[in-house]
Amino acid sequence: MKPGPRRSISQADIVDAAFEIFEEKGGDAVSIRGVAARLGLTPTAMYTYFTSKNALQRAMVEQVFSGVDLAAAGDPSLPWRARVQRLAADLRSRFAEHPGAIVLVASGPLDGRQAMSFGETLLAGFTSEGMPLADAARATAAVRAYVLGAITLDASDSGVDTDAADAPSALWTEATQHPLTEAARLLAADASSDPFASGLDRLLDGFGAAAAAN
Amino acid sequence: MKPGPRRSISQADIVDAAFEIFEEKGGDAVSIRGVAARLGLTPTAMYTYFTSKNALQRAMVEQVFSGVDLAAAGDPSLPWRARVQRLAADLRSRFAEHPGAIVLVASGPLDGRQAMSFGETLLAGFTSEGMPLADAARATAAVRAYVLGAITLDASDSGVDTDAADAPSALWTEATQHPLTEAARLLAADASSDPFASGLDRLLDGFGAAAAAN
DNA sequence: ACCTGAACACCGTTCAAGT
DNA sequence: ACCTGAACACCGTTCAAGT
Repeated sequence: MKPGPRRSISQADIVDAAFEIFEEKGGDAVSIRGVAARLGLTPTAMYTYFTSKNALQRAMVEQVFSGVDLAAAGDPSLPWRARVQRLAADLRSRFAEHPGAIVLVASGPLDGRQAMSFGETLLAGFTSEGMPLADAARATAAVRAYVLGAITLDASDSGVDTDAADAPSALWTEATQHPLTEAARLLAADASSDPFASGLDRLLDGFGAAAAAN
Repeated sequence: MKPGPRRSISQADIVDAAFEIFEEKGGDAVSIRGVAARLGLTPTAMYTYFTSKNALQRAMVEQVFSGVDLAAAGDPSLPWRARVQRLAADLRSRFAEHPGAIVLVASGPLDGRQAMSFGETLLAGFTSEGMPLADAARATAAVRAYVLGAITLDASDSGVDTDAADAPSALWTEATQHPLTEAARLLAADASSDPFASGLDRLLDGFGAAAAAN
C-alpha cells in the first residue's frame, strides 16, 4: 500500500476497469479519476500508464479490435466471401459487447495495431482472390465503411444515451412524418431479418468477390 | 443587458456558436459554459433553450443534416442512382465542413427530424424504382451504414484530435507491420481516386438499383 | 419566459516530492 | 519507475431569486 516502484497494475487492467465503468454507467462516466479510484490508485498515477485520457480511449478501441479472430479469416477451407462475413460479424459482435464504444472510434484516428491488422487482413483476402491491389483497396475501404457505419447505427438504434427528455419534440405520436420508415419498421419487426449480412453480401456482389455456394 | 424576458437569442444562434467553438478548438472544447460566454449569457440561461448538453449536441447533428438538399433527390430528370450518389456526397460534404462532428452522431440516437427525413428520402427513392418495401429498407440501411462509416473514416484519416503524443508506440517507422495497407496507400496517393463514389456504386450494383447510363 | 449568482459535485492535467 | 498530495483551471447541472 506504500508508494514506490511496485507496478501493482498493468495497462490491460486499466483498460478493463475503464470498460467496467463504461458498461455500468455509460461512456460519459469514464474518467481518469474514476478508473484510478476503482483500481485503488491516485489519478496522477494513471499518467504513468497513459499519457492522457485520449490515449486510454485509444487503448480501449484496440482492446475491442483485438477480440476479432483474424486467424479465422485465413482459413483456406472457407471461401473468401464467407470469411469476410465472419470477420465483419465478429467485429460487430465485439462492439455489441460494449454498446456505445463506437464513439471511441469516431473520436480519433483508427491507427492502432489491431485496427490496422483488421484492414490488412481484408486487403490480403481480396488480393488472394486475384483482385488487383487497387481494386482490393477500394473493396476494403467499402467494407470497413459499411461495417463501422452499421455498428454506429446499431448503437443509435439501441438507444445509447437515450435520455428521452432530450428527444426532439414528441409530437410525432400524432402523424408520422416518415411513413415509409414507419412501414419498414413494422415490416422488419416480425421478419426478424437482420439486414447486416445481406447488405454486406450485396456490397461484395458489387465488387465481384467470388460468390459462395449460395 | 438587464435580465428579464428578452429572448435575446435563438436556438439556432446557440448551435451556430457551438459550431464556431467546435471549429476553432475542437469537439472536446464545446461546453455549455463556453457557448454561453460567447453569446454573453450565463451558463444557466442555456437551460432555457436546451434541457442538457446532450440536447444541444443533438441539435448540432440536426443542423448538419439540414444542410443536405433532399429536394434534389426528388428531381425526376436524373436517374435514381445519380440522385442517391448526390444525396450521399452531399451528406459527406456537410460533415466535411465540420471535421469530427460525426462523433455527435455516434454518441446518441439518430432520431432527429432531418436525419429521419434523410432515411425517408432514400426509402422513397428505392421504392419509386419498383423495389419492394422490404428490399428498399435493406438497401436504405446499407446505404446509410456505408455513408456514415465512410464519414467516420474520413474523420479518422484526417487526424481529428491527433495529438501525436498519444499515438501507439512509433516503432512502425522501421518495418511496416501492414505491407499491403502501406502499398495501397502509396498507390492511392498519386491516383487521386476517391473510392467513396465507386464504393457506393458497387453497393448499388449489388442491390440491383437501376444503373445509370454508364 | 428569460435571465442572474451562488453553489455542488465533479473533471483532466501539472508539479514537486517521496521511495 | 511508480506513486502521492496539492493545486490549477476548468466542467454540467440545480436552485433560489429577480424582472
